[in-house]
Amino acid sequence: MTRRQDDLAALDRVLELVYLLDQDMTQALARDGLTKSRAPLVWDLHQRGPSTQRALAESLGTSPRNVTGLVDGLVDEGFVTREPHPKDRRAVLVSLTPYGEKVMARMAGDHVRLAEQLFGPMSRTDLDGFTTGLASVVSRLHALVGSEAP
Amino acid sequence: MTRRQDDLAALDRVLELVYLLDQDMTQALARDGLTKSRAPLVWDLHQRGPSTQRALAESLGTSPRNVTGLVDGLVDEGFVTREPHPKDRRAVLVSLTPYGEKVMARMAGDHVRLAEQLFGPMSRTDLDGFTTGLASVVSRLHALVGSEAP
DNA sequence: TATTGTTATACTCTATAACTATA
DNA sequence: TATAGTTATAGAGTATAACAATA
Repeated sequence: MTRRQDDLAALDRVLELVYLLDQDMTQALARDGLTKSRAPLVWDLHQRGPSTQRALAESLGTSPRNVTGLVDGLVDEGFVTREPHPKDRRAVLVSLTPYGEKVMARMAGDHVRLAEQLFGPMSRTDLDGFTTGLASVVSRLHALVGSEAP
Repeated sequence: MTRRQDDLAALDRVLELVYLLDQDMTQALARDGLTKSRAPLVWDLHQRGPSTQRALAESLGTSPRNVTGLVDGLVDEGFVTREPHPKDRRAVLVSLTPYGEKVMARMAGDHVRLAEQLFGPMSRTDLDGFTTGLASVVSRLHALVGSEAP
Protein backbone atom coordinates (compact mmCIF):
# COMPACT_ATOMS: atom_id res chain seq x y z
CA MET A 1 0.00 0.00 0.00
CA THR A 2 1.54 3.28 -1.11
CA ARG A 3 0.72 6.46 0.70
CA ARG A 4 -1.35 7.63 -2.25
CA GLN A 5 -3.49 4.52 -2.02
CA ASP A 6 -4.05 5.15 1.67
CA ASP A 7 -5.13 8.71 0.92
CA LEU A 8 -7.54 7.47 -1.73
CA ALA A 9 -8.93 4.82 0.60
CA ALA A 10 -9.51 7.48 3.26
CA LEU A 11 -11.35 9.70 0.78
CA ASP A 12 -13.54 6.83 -0.39
CA ARG A 13 -14.44 6.03 3.22
CA VAL A 14 -15.33 9.66 3.76
CA LEU A 15 -17.56 9.61 0.69
CA GLU A 16 -19.26 6.49 2.01
CA LEU A 17 -19.87 8.32 5.28
CA VAL A 18 -21.38 11.25 3.41
CA TYR A 19 -23.67 8.96 1.45
CA LEU A 20 -24.88 7.05 4.50
CA LEU A 21 -25.39 10.17 6.57
CA ASP A 22 -27.46 11.69 3.77
CA GLN A 23 -29.60 8.54 3.68
CA ASP A 24 -30.07 8.55 7.43
CA MET A 25 -30.97 12.23 7.63
CA THR A 26 -33.34 12.08 4.67
CA GLN A 27 -35.12 9.11 6.26
CA ALA A 28 -35.32 10.84 9.63
CA LEU A 29 -36.69 14.06 8.08
CA ALA A 30 -39.26 12.12 6.06
CA ARG A 31 -40.52 10.51 9.27
CA ASP A 32 -41.08 14.02 10.63
CA GLY A 33 -42.78 15.21 7.43
CA LEU A 34 -39.89 17.47 6.43
CA THR A 35 -37.58 17.65 3.41
CA LYS A 36 -33.92 18.56 3.13
CA SER A 37 -34.89 22.01 1.85
CA ARG A 38 -37.52 22.78 4.45
CA ALA A 39 -35.66 21.50 7.51
CA PRO A 40 -33.01 24.27 7.59
CA LEU A 41 -35.74 26.93 7.49
CA VAL A 42 -37.60 25.37 10.40
CA TRP A 43 -34.35 24.88 12.32
CA ASP A 44 -33.54 28.56 11.76
CA LEU A 45 -36.87 29.60 13.27
CA HIS A 46 -36.29 27.27 16.20
CA GLN A 47 -32.88 28.81 16.91
CA ARG A 48 -33.62 32.47 16.20
CA GLY A 49 -37.33 32.90 16.75
CA PRO A 50 -39.90 34.43 14.35
CA SER A 51 -38.34 35.99 11.23
CA THR A 52 -39.31 37.84 8.10
CA GLN A 53 -38.98 35.98 4.82
CA ARG A 54 -36.25 38.37 3.79
CA ALA A 55 -34.21 37.42 6.87
CA LEU A 56 -34.81 33.72 6.18
CA ALA A 57 -33.66 34.10 2.56
CA GLU A 58 -30.40 35.67 3.68
CA SER A 59 -29.83 33.16 6.44
CA LEU A 60 -30.45 30.23 4.11
CA GLY A 61 -28.49 31.72 1.24
CA THR A 62 -31.37 31.48 -1.21
CA SER A 63 -33.78 33.78 -3.06
CA PRO A 64 -36.85 35.43 -1.50
CA ARG A 65 -38.95 33.70 -4.15
CA ASN A 66 -37.73 30.33 -2.98
CA VAL A 67 -38.56 31.15 0.63
CA THR A 68 -42.12 31.94 -0.45
CA GLY A 69 -42.43 28.40 -1.80
CA LEU A 70 -40.83 26.74 1.20
CA VAL A 71 -43.03 28.67 3.64
CA ASP A 72 -46.12 27.84 1.53
CA GLY A 73 -45.36 24.14 1.96
CA LEU A 74 -44.60 24.45 5.66
CA VAL A 75 -47.85 26.35 6.28
CA ASP A 76 -49.79 23.62 4.45
CA GLU A 77 -48.15 20.96 6.62
CA GLY A 78 -48.79 22.90 9.82
CA PHE A 79 -45.18 23.60 10.82
CA VAL A 80 -45.28 27.42 10.60
CA THR A 81 -47.67 30.36 10.41
CA ARG A 82 -47.52 33.62 8.49
CA GLU A 83 -48.59 36.69 10.47
CA PRO A 84 -48.50 40.39 9.64
CA HIS A 85 -45.37 42.15 10.88
CA PRO A 86 -46.37 44.49 13.71
CA LYS A 87 -44.17 47.39 12.57
CA ASP A 88 -43.78 46.98 8.81
CA ARG A 89 -46.91 46.38 6.80
CA ARG A 90 -44.93 45.17 3.78
CA ALA A 91 -43.39 42.33 5.75
CA VAL A 92 -44.55 39.01 7.13
CA LEU A 93 -43.51 37.24 10.31
CA VAL A 94 -42.99 33.51 10.01
CA SER A 95 -43.31 31.62 13.31
CA LEU A 96 -43.19 27.98 14.38
CA THR A 97 -46.49 26.43 15.42
CA PRO A 98 -46.61 24.35 18.62
CA TYR A 99 -46.51 21.30 16.35
CA GLY A 100 -43.41 22.69 14.62
CA GLU A 101 -41.75 23.24 17.99
CA LYS A 102 -42.55 19.70 19.02
CA VAL A 103 -40.93 18.28 15.89
CA MET A 104 -37.86 20.45 16.45
CA ALA A 105 -37.53 19.17 20.01
CA ARG A 106 -37.70 15.62 18.72
CA MET A 107 -35.05 16.39 16.10
CA ALA A 108 -32.74 17.78 18.76
CA GLY A 109 -33.15 14.55 20.73
CA ASP A 110 -32.43 12.47 17.63
CA HIS A 111 -29.28 14.50 17.08
CA VAL A 112 -27.92 13.66 20.53
CA ARG A 113 -28.90 10.02 20.15
CA LEU A 114 -27.16 9.74 16.79
CA ALA A 115 -23.97 11.22 18.23
CA GLU A 116 -24.00 8.65 21.02
CA GLN A 117 -24.73 5.76 18.70
CA LEU A 118 -21.94 6.68 16.33
CA PHE A 119 -19.20 7.70 18.76
CA GLY A 120 -20.21 6.19 22.08
CA PRO A 121 -18.62 2.78 21.39
CA MET A 122 -15.22 4.35 20.61
CA SER A 123 -12.54 4.51 23.27
CA ARG A 124 -11.52 7.95 24.47
CA THR A 125 -8.18 7.62 22.68
CA ASP A 126 -9.75 6.53 19.41
CA LEU A 127 -12.27 9.36 19.56
CA ASP A 128 -9.50 11.88 20.19
CA GLY A 129 -7.46 10.58 17.26
CA PHE A 130 -10.48 10.65 15.03
CA THR A 131 -11.54 14.15 16.04
CA THR A 132 -8.06 15.57 15.59
CA GLY A 133 -7.73 14.17 12.09
CA LEU A 134 -11.22 15.31 11.25
CA ALA A 135 -10.48 18.87 12.33
CA SER A 136 -7.40 19.10 10.13
CA VAL A 137 -9.27 17.70 7.12
CA VAL A 138 -12.15 20.12 7.64
CA SER A 139 -9.80 23.10 7.86
CA ARG A 140 -8.11 22.16 4.58
CA LEU A 141 -11.48 21.63 2.94
CA HIS A 142 -12.56 25.05 4.15
CA ALA A 143 -9.57 26.59 2.40
CA LEU A 144 -10.28 24.64 -0.79
CA VAL A 145 -13.94 25.55 -1.05
CA GLY A 146 -13.32 29.14 -0.10
CA SER A 147 -10.68 29.55 -2.79
CA GLU A 148 -12.90 27.99 -5.43
CA ALA A 149 -15.58 30.63 -5.29
CA PRO A 150 -16.13 32.51 -8.57
CA MET B 1 -16.29 18.49 28.75
CA THR B 2 -18.46 15.45 29.33
CA ARG B 3 -18.23 12.48 27.03
CA ARG B 4 -21.64 13.33 25.57
CA GLN B 5 -20.41 16.78 24.63
CA ASP B 6 -17.39 15.27 22.90
CA ASP B 7 -19.66 12.95 20.93
CA LEU B 8 -21.84 15.87 19.91
CA ALA B 9 -18.82 17.93 18.90
CA ALA B 10 -17.59 15.04 16.76
CA LEU B 11 -20.97 14.76 15.03
CA ASP B 12 -21.10 18.46 14.33
CA ARG B 13 -17.62 18.32 12.80
CA VAL B 14 -18.73 15.44 10.63
CA LEU B 15 -21.75 17.43 9.48
CA GLU B 16 -19.48 20.35 8.63
CA LEU B 17 -17.35 17.96 6.57
CA VAL B 18 -20.44 16.72 4.74
CA TYR B 19 -21.52 20.27 3.98
CA LEU B 20 -18.13 21.37 2.68
CA LEU B 21 -17.63 18.25 0.60
CA ASP B 22 -21.02 18.76 -0.98
CA GLN B 23 -20.05 22.34 -1.86
CA ASP B 24 -16.74 21.27 -3.33
CA MET B 25 -18.21 18.44 -5.39
CA THR B 26 -21.10 20.54 -6.68
CA GLN B 27 -18.66 23.23 -7.77
CA ALA B 28 -16.38 20.68 -9.46
CA LEU B 29 -19.29 19.02 -11.28
CA ALA B 30 -20.62 22.38 -12.46
CA ARG B 31 -17.22 23.16 -13.98
CA ASP B 32 -17.53 19.93 -15.98
CA GLY B 33 -21.13 20.69 -17.04
CA LEU B 34 -22.61 17.97 -14.82
CA THR B 35 -25.10 17.92 -11.96
CA LYS B 36 -25.28 15.78 -8.84
CA SER B 37 -28.03 13.68 -10.44
CA ARG B 38 -26.35 13.16 -13.79
CA ALA B 39 -22.81 12.49 -12.55
CA PRO B 40 -23.55 9.04 -11.03
CA LEU B 41 -25.12 7.90 -14.31
CA VAL B 42 -22.08 8.96 -16.32
CA TRP B 43 -19.72 7.44 -13.75
CA ASP B 44 -21.66 4.18 -14.00
CA LEU B 45 -21.17 4.09 -17.76
CA HIS B 46 -17.48 4.86 -17.32
CA GLN B 47 -17.04 1.96 -14.89
CA ARG B 48 -19.29 -0.67 -16.51
CA GLY B 49 -19.49 0.27 -20.19
CA PRO B 50 -22.62 0.80 -22.31
CA SER B 51 -25.86 -0.09 -20.52
CA THR B 52 -29.58 -0.22 -21.12
CA GLN B 53 -31.70 2.35 -19.32
CA ARG B 54 -33.28 -0.42 -17.29
CA ALA B 55 -29.84 -1.45 -16.00
CA LEU B 56 -29.00 2.17 -15.22
CA ALA B 57 -32.25 2.62 -13.28
CA GLU B 58 -31.48 -0.40 -11.11
CA SER B 59 -27.86 0.59 -10.58
CA LEU B 60 -28.83 4.14 -9.59
CA GLY B 61 -31.77 3.06 -7.47
CA THR B 62 -34.24 5.23 -9.34
CA SER B 63 -37.18 4.84 -11.72
CA PRO B 64 -36.87 4.11 -15.46
CA ARG B 65 -38.83 7.32 -16.08
CA ASN B 66 -36.21 9.33 -14.27
CA VAL B 67 -33.41 7.73 -16.28
CA THR B 68 -35.18 8.82 -19.46
CA GLY B 69 -34.96 12.42 -18.27
CA LEU B 70 -31.35 12.21 -17.13
CA VAL B 71 -30.26 10.60 -20.41
CA ASP B 72 -32.19 13.23 -22.37
CA GLY B 73 -30.17 15.94 -20.67
CA LEU B 74 -26.85 14.13 -21.09
CA VAL B 75 -27.52 13.56 -24.80
CA ASP B 76 -28.26 17.28 -25.23
CA GLU B 77 -24.99 18.16 -23.50
CA GLY B 78 -22.97 15.68 -25.57
CA PHE B 79 -21.93 13.31 -22.77
CA VAL B 80 -23.73 10.18 -23.99
CA THR B 81 -25.45 8.68 -27.03
CA ARG B 82 -28.53 6.49 -27.38
CA GLU B 83 -28.17 3.62 -29.86
CA PRO B 84 -30.45 0.70 -30.69
CA HIS B 85 -29.64 -2.44 -28.72
CA PRO B 86 -28.21 -5.04 -31.14
CA LYS B 87 -30.14 -7.99 -29.68
CA ASP B 88 -33.30 -6.53 -28.14
CA ARG B 89 -35.28 -4.10 -30.23
CA ARG B 90 -37.23 -2.84 -27.22
CA ALA B 91 -34.09 -1.64 -25.50
CA VAL B 92 -31.61 1.18 -25.95
CA LEU B 93 -27.87 1.19 -25.34
CA VAL B 94 -26.53 4.29 -23.64
CA SER B 95 -22.80 4.90 -24.24
CA LEU B 96 -20.31 7.59 -23.30
CA THR B 97 -19.15 9.85 -26.11
CA PRO B 98 -15.41 10.57 -26.45
CA TYR B 99 -16.15 13.91 -24.79
CA GLY B 100 -17.89 12.11 -21.93
CA GLU B 101 -14.89 9.82 -21.51
CA LYS B 102 -12.58 12.82 -21.43
CA VAL B 103 -14.58 14.45 -18.65
CA MET B 104 -14.60 11.19 -16.67
CA ALA B 105 -10.81 10.95 -16.96
CA ARG B 106 -10.51 14.50 -15.64
CA MET B 107 -12.84 13.66 -12.76
CA ALA B 108 -10.71 10.66 -11.82
CA GLY B 109 -7.64 12.91 -11.73
CA ASP B 110 -9.47 15.45 -9.57
CA HIS B 111 -10.42 12.63 -7.20
CA VAL B 112 -6.79 11.62 -6.65
CA ARG B 113 -5.74 15.24 -6.25
CA LEU B 114 -8.43 15.90 -3.65
CA ALA B 115 -7.35 12.85 -1.65
CA GLU B 116 -3.77 14.11 -1.60
CA GLN B 117 -4.76 17.64 -0.67
CA LEU B 118 -6.94 16.49 2.20
CA PHE B 119 -4.83 13.68 3.67
CA GLY B 120 -1.32 14.27 2.34
CA PRO B 121 -0.36 16.74 5.09
CA MET B 122 -1.30 14.26 7.86
CA SER B 123 1.35 12.11 9.49
CA ARG B 124 1.13 8.38 8.94
CA THR B 125 0.05 7.89 12.56
CA ASP B 126 -2.62 10.56 12.40
CA LEU B 127 -3.97 9.14 9.15
CA ASP B 128 -4.12 5.66 10.65
CA GLY B 129 -5.98 6.88 13.72
CA PHE B 130 -8.39 8.83 11.59
CA THR B 131 -9.04 5.97 9.18
CA THR B 132 -9.62 3.47 11.97
CA GLY B 133 -12.16 5.69 13.71
CA LEU B 134 -13.81 6.45 10.39
CA ALA B 135 -14.21 2.77 9.58
CA SER B 136 -15.92 2.03 12.87
CA VAL B 137 -18.29 5.00 12.48
CA VAL B 138 -19.15 3.96 8.94
CA SER B 139 -19.90 0.41 9.98
CA ARG B 140 -22.27 1.57 12.73
CA LEU B 141 -23.94 3.97 10.31
CA HIS B 142 -24.39 1.12 7.86
CA ALA B 143 -26.23 -0.84 10.51
CA LEU B 144 -28.41 2.16 11.39
CA VAL B 145 -29.44 3.00 7.85
CA GLY B 146 -29.95 -0.63 6.92
CA SER B 147 -32.22 -1.22 9.89
CA GLU B 148 -34.24 1.90 9.14
CA ALA B 149 -35.55 0.66 5.82
CA PRO B 150 -39.33 0.26 5.63
C1' DT C 1 -47.76 -12.63 -20.45
C1' DA C 2 -43.63 -9.97 -19.20
C1' DT C 3 -40.34 -6.37 -20.17
C1' DT C 4 -38.38 -1.73 -22.21
C1' DG C 5 -38.94 2.65 -22.52
C1' DT C 6 -42.13 6.10 -23.53
C1' DT C 7 -46.06 9.74 -22.71
C1' DA C 8 -49.08 11.81 -19.16
C1' DT C 9 -49.42 14.00 -14.91
C1' DA C 10 -48.02 16.01 -10.59
C1' DC C 11 -45.12 17.83 -6.98
C1' DT C 12 -40.63 19.87 -4.94
C1' DC C 13 -36.83 22.90 -5.47
C1' DT C 14 -34.42 26.57 -7.69
C1' DA C 15 -33.60 30.97 -10.40
C1' DT C 16 -34.60 35.50 -12.74
C1' DA C 17 -37.57 39.21 -13.85
C1' DA C 18 -41.57 42.10 -13.47
C1' DC C 19 -44.92 43.95 -10.41
C1' DT C 20 -47.58 45.53 -5.81
C1' DA C 21 -47.83 47.55 -1.71
C1' DT C 22 -45.52 49.80 1.52
C1' DA C 23 -41.51 52.51 3.54
C1' DT D 1 -36.25 55.81 -4.41
C1' DA D 2 -35.73 51.41 -1.98
C1' DT D 3 -37.54 47.30 0.25
C1' DA D 4 -40.79 43.01 1.17
C1' DG D 5 -43.04 39.72 -0.91
C1' DT D 6 -45.76 38.37 -4.63
C1' DT D 7 -46.96 36.58 -9.58
C1' DA D 8 -45.02 34.92 -13.97
C1' DT D 9 -42.09 31.89 -16.22
C1' DA D 10 -38.69 28.32 -16.79
C1' DG D 11 -36.03 24.22 -15.95
C1' DA D 12 -34.10 20.13 -13.23
C1' DG D 13 -35.28 16.17 -10.58
C1' DT D 14 -38.41 12.69 -8.80
C1' DA D 15 -42.56 9.54 -8.57
C1' DT D 16 -46.70 6.81 -10.23
C1' DA D 17 -49.62 5.14 -13.78
C1' DA D 18 -51.03 4.04 -18.41
C1' DC D 19 -49.45 2.61 -22.84
C1' DA D 20 -46.72 1.07 -27.15
C1' DA D 21 -43.54 -2.04 -29.12
C1' DT D 22 -41.15 -6.08 -28.59
C1' DA D 23 -39.85 -10.42 -26.28
